[in-house]
Amino acid sequence: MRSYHEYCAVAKALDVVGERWTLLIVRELLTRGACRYTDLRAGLPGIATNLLATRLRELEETGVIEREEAPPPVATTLFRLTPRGQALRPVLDALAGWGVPLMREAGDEDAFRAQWLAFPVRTFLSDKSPGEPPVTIGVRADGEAAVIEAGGGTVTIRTGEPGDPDASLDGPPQVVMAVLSGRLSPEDAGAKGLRWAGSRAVLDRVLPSGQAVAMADLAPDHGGEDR
Amino acid sequence: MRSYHEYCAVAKALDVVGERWTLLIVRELLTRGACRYTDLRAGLPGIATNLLATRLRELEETGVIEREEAPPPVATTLFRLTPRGQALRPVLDALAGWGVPLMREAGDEDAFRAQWLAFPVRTFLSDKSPGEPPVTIGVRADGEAAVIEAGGGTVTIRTGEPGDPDASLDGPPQVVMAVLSGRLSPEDAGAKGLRWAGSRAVLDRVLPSGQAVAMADLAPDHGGEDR
DNA sequence: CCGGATCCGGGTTGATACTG
DNA sequence: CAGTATCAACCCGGATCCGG
Repeated sequence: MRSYHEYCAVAKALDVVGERWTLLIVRELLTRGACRYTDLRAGLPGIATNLLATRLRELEETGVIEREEAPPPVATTLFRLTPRGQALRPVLDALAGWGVPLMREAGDEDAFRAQWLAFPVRTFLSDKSPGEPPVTIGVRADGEAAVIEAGGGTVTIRTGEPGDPDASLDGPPQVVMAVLSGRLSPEDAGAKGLRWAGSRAVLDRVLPSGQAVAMADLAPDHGGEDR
Repeated sequence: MRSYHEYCAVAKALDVVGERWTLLIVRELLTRGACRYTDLRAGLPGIATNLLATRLRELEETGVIEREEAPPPVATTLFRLTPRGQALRPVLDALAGWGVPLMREAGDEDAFRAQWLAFPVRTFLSDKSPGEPPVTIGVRADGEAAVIEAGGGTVTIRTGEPGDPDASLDGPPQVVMAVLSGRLSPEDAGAKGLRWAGSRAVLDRVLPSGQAVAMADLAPDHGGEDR
């Protein structure tokens, strides 16, 4: 493991989690919980398998993750974050917040996984009607499915198919992102490929206000053609 | 510039600032303000000069920094963060917070620069007597000098020699860090090489309480021999 | 001195194949 | 399923050189 050899808190942190792929492995374990080797590979398209093995070994040595050998019925290895690893959440949150403005451009060959919506959802969505009964919103993009659950003042997201959602969104990842971040209303997004169904009130309950989208002026410069 | 090709906020952020040295360049510009090429090299011991040039060009292209050609009297190039680059501060803060527990071990050949104290100071120090007149504390470690200024409820740090400080700390970087983070009292640090002078009350005004040092249980495991 | 550019050796990464 | 083995390509670090 290469080190910067600097007595600096930032450099010391980057010595441990600054190498390529490392923070994305942490992202997967934060958003999906304990994972098998194969699950991690699926969530990290493009990673070489030997590199994943090397990173997992390093992360184990530095106390960020631990591996658990599941007993015979399942007979598989699970990787999970230690408390020290979970303490990286603020780092991922900050990076995701800074990265959101970069998601306006698509990148033709960008892969997409439903669990990657977790950070934007944490940042942008809130339950504005904590008193009312909980609701679920199905989200679908690029064949990936997730369920947003709002109730009691909190909003969570998990991957998978919704049972019987109160509302649903379906469209290209960038358009779904634009709606979840409040940059586009569901109506305006219709022209860009979004299909939505169910209760509009349920969407209003969790989506950002639409107006107060901060950070816009800190975004990299754009023509603003899709406003 | 290599990309992960993932439509994920974290991955997009790391596409821009995830390469080696990049976030440390941002650290230098955040803690020292606009810098010359040579200043940056001094604050990034070990960086290859071609790599610094490459990173600066990439950061300029991505809108994180901008270069300013100073007019003839100085006739030099200054690199400074754009607002978009300054928006990386929460990322650096989070990384520094996570990295502080790693600073208990020294690393024999670790370089040290006074400006690297800035993040721990922001995290740990506070002005507990906002009403009283401002005070200054001189800090010296490894030949590097900095001045902590507390007053009006805020604590700042800058590099350089103090004029006539109300208190001063001098010792090995790890011991100074232990005192600034509240892990050691100035008295206990004496046995480890700290020399301090001036008003103890001034130190108490800004140093952490000594007891409530959080994060200790999230630190990588240690014998705890220096408690 | 300042702000790089160029060259080279070695280490890291990425793609593929293979294995218990 | 959970990796290891191999190898080419690329990136990084160190040294040197060079135009203002």
